[in-house]
Amino acid sequence: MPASTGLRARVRAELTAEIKDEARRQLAESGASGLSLRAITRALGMASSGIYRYFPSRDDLLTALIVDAYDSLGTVAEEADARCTRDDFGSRWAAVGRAIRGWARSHPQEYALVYGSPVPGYRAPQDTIGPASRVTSVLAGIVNEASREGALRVGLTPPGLPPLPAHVAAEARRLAEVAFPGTPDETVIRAIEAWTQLFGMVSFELFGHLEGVITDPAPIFDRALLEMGTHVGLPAPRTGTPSSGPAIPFPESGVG
Amino acid sequence: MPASTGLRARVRAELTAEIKDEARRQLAESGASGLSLRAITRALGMASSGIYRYFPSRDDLLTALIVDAYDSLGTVAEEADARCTRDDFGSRWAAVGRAIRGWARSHPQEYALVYGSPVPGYRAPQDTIGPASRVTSVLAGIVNEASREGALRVGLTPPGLPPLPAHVAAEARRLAEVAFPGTPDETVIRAIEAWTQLFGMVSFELFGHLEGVITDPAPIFDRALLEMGTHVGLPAPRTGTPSSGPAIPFPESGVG
DNA sequence: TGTACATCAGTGAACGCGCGTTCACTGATGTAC
DNA sequence: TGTACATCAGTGAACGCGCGTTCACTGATGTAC
Repeated sequence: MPASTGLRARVRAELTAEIKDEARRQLAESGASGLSLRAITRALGMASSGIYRYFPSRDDLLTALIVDAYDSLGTVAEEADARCTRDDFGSRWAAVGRAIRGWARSHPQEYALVYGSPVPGYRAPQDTIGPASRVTSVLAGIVNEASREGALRVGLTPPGLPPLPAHVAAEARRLAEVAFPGTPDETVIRAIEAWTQLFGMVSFELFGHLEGVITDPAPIFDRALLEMGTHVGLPAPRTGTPSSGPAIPFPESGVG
Repeated sequence: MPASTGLRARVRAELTAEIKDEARRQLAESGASGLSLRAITRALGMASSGIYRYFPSRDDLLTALIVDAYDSLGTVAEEADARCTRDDFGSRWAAVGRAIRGWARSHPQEYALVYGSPVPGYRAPQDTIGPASRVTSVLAGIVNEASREGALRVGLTPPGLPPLPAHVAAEARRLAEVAFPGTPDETVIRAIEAWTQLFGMVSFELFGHLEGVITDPAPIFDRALLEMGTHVGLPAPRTGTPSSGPAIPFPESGVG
């Protein structure tokens, strides 16, 4: 009887996955606000009411897609990091950055879903917070470990820069407590800057703002990663510059 | 007779403006893909078919809103720049950056419309290219003028950075020809980086990714602007750091 | 200044479509004795 | 192993709603003589 229960559960899990796959397919065509339960059931050959056995409402399906997207990106980032030599912090930073861009390019709809305009009328529930922070944790972890092992170049460059204003230093200290234990204020702020720049570049590329400006974003992105990492204080990648081509493969296919 | 023609034209221009205003109002609630011509006419108390005397289709209305948004942002950026002392390049960069953020915060729907996820099924016509480039031109102009007047610190900082790889340098030279005449390759690349970071931070703030991470984004943003400007090679702002409070007022009201 | 005509703004009904969600239902699959 | 019952998946009809766009039309505003 556990076998038969398991069977029912397995079939249920399969259809749930199929529904989400079809939903992702339609996300690409119609976007989040155009996501239609009826269209999904139509494509799957089932009655439109049947989907309610799997997702209690449209918003719940959206939430599942968002959680999946964050988890998928988080996994890719963690795996890219894990493939690097632990104390080669520059390479780890570059590898994770490229993994993020690679994931975004191969999952443009899901990237837009979580990093694009908020879906109007949809409020993300608590469930999304954990998965959302995975990617951020990987990036922060690299900086933290470099800091803990004394591999971080500290101090402001160029030397002419004024010290952090009081408000900024306070924010840095607050952040250090929750996410960057023992990391200097300047580094914390620069990590935040690098974090936003990384996603800023990816968003600009995916949302079409580099069109007509940059012909091939990949080398520019790699160079930016190197400069960001250096700006934060990480050592240069040990094995060549990250612009020398993808030593670590990441999915770039599936982009039309 | 030109007076009466002028009257008809004026009334027409007024209703056109009212339609766009109402459309912007609904953009905030339902987003671009939820924009409904019927809802607009309903709010304006006219027949649903009447709107076709003003916009031949929904996409044309969307295009008008996009063009307006780019123009509005472009104007704000140009004005912020114009208010600065010409050769105080650091201040100009900071002022324009803050103007962009201020506009984004007071026009979140329009910001999302142009810098958020692409509207599915909508292809931007040529008309949007000109208005879209205004903001970019302001930013590039600051770097260019600084370069022309020899105010730019050139050379890579920190000194340990490797030179630009061939692909990147080639892209920089191409860009220099169209937008950065006479500006060194390294500077061009860093200007691109700063450009994407600026919008990256604004997008993260507006799209909710700083929630629970940063309590008050304003001082962090100001600091980032200073570091970006320095990274590009611009001199520090002459009159105090930009984090000392908004010397140049920009609209921050109207944000719920 | 006055009349005849052309242009244009705005109406209301209709076409053909899609949507999320509910509900009472039929069967099949699983459970307990 | 066999029967009686409970659970669950999936159906099909319906509710009540909204949408973009077209079309023939009525009047008002503008133009030409």
